[in-house]
Amino acid sequence: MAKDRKIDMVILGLLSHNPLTGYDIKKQIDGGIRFFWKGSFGSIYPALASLEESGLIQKAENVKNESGRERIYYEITDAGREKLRIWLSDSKSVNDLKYEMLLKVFFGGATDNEMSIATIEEFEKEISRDLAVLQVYKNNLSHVLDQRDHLFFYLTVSFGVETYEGYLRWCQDAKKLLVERTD
Amino acid sequence: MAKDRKIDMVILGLLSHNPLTGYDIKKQIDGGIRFFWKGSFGSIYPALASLEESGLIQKAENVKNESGRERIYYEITDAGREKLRIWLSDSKSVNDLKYEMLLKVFFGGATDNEMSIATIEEFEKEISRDLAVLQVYKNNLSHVLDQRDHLFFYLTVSFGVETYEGYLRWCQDAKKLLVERTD
DNA sequence: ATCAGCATGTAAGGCGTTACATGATTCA
DNA sequence: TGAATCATGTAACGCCTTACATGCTGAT
Repeated sequence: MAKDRKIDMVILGLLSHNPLTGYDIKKQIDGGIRFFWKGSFGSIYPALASLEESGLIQKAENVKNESGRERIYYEITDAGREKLRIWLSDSKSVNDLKYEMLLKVFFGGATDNEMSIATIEEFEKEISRDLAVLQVYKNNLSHVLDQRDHLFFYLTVSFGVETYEGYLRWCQDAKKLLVERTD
Repeated sequence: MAKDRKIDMVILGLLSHNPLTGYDIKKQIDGGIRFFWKGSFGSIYPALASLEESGLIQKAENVKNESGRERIYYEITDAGREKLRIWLSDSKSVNDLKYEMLLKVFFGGATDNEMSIATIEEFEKEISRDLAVLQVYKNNLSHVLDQRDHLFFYLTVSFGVETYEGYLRWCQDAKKLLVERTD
């Protein structure tokens, strides 16, 4: 039995709502999920193949393909739902965070403060952009919280907003400190 | 020329202060850095070998080894310092964040709300513990900010405090919402 | 007609983890 | 004496990214 790679769980989770193609899955990962998880085609397609082999998903023949394009829909099986439930019922999670930005700040002593400030400002710019997106999501979702699916999306988006706002506050403070202490 | 793996930069950054052994480096990574970066022996020792081969670091023969133990000290070379400076002067950073916790929350629709609450509480517990550590660091460092090295450590620790406090606020809100909407 | 985007997939390689192997030393 | 920790390293393996390969379709 294949170990539960996280990408498998992402796919099972997405398919637990409705059948999707590999391409759809990629789009969804690049959409609202990208703030806390990533995945490339090079991991998605092999994962689909191995999940099918394990009987956790299967090709959905009955989904009609409107476009003239080749589209291979997959749907979750009962075994797949069970697997998903088991994973969800384990409250322990492994969060793997790597901030190259903080690494650069940490080693900032090896150069001028302006370098660190530039690094922070670059981060700040990116976060501001993404925060705007998150706030639009959050606002839209806040009106439809009674639909259970939206609730969970709302929670993850709120997480993003909360932490991104914290990032921006830190950027301000950090820049101030660095400017004060530049000779 | 070896590409700049991040672990290489961590090692160069740490060695830019003073000579260290592989074991020392591991300890430092597991110390104040662990909140935003990780690294195992299995990556550190090979990285040391390849950095030495590239001439970015070298064995420090002159460092006297007080203990009876085998300790191989490495020191950074001029080429290594240059490499570090080049990396630091590029203000673009890649931050790679993977929150399994949020993945579970996102797919919470597939089980009862209690599962999601348990997942959040587990996260909350871990974050609370780590936040306490960070606050001790921050408090200690705040008294010695005039020493330049401490300033950069202080900044990364402050980042941790800011985001961890945001995490905890979110945990409260999220749990409340989930309880309200449990049938 | 051409180009962007849709859509599936493979191949090579990098990076990193876990587990293992080995042995010395300090401390109780 | 035995356990914990210091200390270095290797091996196997897993996972993922990047780049490549292929071909179709819809819009301009």
